[in-house]
Amino acid sequence: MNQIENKLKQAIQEAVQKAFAITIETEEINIEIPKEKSHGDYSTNAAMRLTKQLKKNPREIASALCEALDKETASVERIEIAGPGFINFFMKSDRLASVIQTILKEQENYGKSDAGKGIRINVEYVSANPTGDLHPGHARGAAIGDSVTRMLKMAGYEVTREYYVNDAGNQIDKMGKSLQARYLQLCGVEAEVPEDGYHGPDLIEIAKELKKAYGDRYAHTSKAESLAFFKEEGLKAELKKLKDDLALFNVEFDVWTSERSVYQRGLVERAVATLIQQGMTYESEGALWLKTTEFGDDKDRVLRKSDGSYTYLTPDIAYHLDKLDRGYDQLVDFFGADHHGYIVRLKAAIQALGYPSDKLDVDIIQMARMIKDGEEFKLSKRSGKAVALRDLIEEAGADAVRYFFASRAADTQMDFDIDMAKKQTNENPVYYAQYAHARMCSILRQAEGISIADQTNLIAHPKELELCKHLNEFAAVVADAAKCRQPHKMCNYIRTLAQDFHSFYAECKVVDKENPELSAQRLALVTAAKITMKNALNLIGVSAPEKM
RNA sequence: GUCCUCGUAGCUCAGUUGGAUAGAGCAUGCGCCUUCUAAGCGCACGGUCGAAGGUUCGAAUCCUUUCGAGGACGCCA
Repeated sequence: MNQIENKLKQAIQEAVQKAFAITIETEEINIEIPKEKSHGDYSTNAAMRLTKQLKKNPREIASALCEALDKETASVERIEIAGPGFINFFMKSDRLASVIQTILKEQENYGKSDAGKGIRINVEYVSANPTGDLHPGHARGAAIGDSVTRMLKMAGYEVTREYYVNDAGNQIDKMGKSLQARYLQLCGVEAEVPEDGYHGPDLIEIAKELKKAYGDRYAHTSKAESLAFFKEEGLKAELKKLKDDLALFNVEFDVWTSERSVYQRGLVERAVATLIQQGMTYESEGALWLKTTEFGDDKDRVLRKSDGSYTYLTPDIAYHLDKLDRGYDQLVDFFGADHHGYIVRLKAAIQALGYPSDKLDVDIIQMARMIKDGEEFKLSKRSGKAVALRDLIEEAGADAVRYFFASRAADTQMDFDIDMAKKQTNENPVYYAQYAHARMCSILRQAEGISIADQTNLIAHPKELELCKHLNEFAAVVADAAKCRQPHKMCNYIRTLAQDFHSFYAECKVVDKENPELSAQRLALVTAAKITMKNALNLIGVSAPEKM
């Protein structure tokens, strides 16, 4: 992955063996890049971690390790012991710069690793009901979920991106009735959207389209008769809108699974039969219950209501069983915070089916508060007042919105300042990174005709080496961010990469006729940085403009 | 009432899973464009990590208590 750090770890491992005749795993060795530059290019706390095992003080251990360490194969120029027992490594500069040629060779593949090799993973995200516009909470889930799948792929996982369409429950009835009311209103017929229906403006638009296509044909049939029509048309229109909006947001899925199809394929009956067979259910008060309390839930849950229909949970269990049957090693769901109480239930069901609970990981996407004019902008289903994803994209741009959501950890409650997101200024950090990329491209345009060096022996300026070190980290950051499912780590990487580049730019002149050799080598560095920046931005679904 | 997720600089957030003097961005102040994009660079200011105990060489991080914010607790989805 990161050759330099791997070599260091190996060297430390060997040194431990040589000095103390004990074996430690390379995974146990922690290498980090110190914040303080005087603490070296890399450092390790390995000596401190060995104190308990060896019963010696950390500095003593550290000096023994330094003695035993093979500096040559690890490309270490100099070693220092500092603080309570840190070992600080100062690397040979040509070793740091060697990453440039690697990047130039790998191009858009730079950053790939085999961290997730052979692991089949299914990631479900957004899965918003097809009954209305996507709101900022969905946008956050979409940005994070999509970025995570991109990173997982880069880290070598075999990934399926999946959307579960809830097209079978009561909410579709409500949506159909609401749409019907909007349609009738347009036809001049007295009608009202049900109190518990959907009051958003999107249904008015859909009703207008239907009026255009069908005239007032459905105003004269009985309500009950035409309801099916409105349900189907509404569903079709909402689903199309959903897909269009997500496409605008640069978010795609491999598989769309509808709740109806789960019923139609007999998966619900099969899942229920399996649960009954496993002895995980009982009948009471005319309903069928699942013993979720056996797996930590605070009460048992109804699978089949006394009227014979199923609760929301049951097809969802069947759906998850179907995913497991498809042979994934790992299932991941991203849920909105308002569904977090549901996790225990679902995981209990997984166990009731005979699978280990950790087959399914559920990550919570916290709600985002919308701030407008310095005040919270309340969303209301009743009034249909909401900020739609589409509006956000229109006002701020998909790049800015995606970056904003991806740059904060999913589990924190956050504020989304609409006015700030609209501003195309440096208050929005996505421009900082994109500007760095545009600058790199500009330099390369300036240098047209000058060939890019395949040597890096002149790369020795501190700013150059900082940049190289950062480029070196990329694949490891991708793998880590993918594993933790935390795209904000990628955003941090992007920001610091931009920072290192801007800082380099300010001090190092790249295109310089007086100094053609250095120029050619710096061009190689800039090209490598450009490739890495583009790859990194792509992982969070943000474009890398060549001009700004 | 029970449970979940949080609480870090004026604001928005990081903090590599227990490590060096807790970091960024924005905002504020001061420098820097005859030089490859100033959407930039450099410097400064800014903190009782909500509070109190505990665990140990060492705590923003782990444990207990407590205060505050948001959410979940349906034969709704």
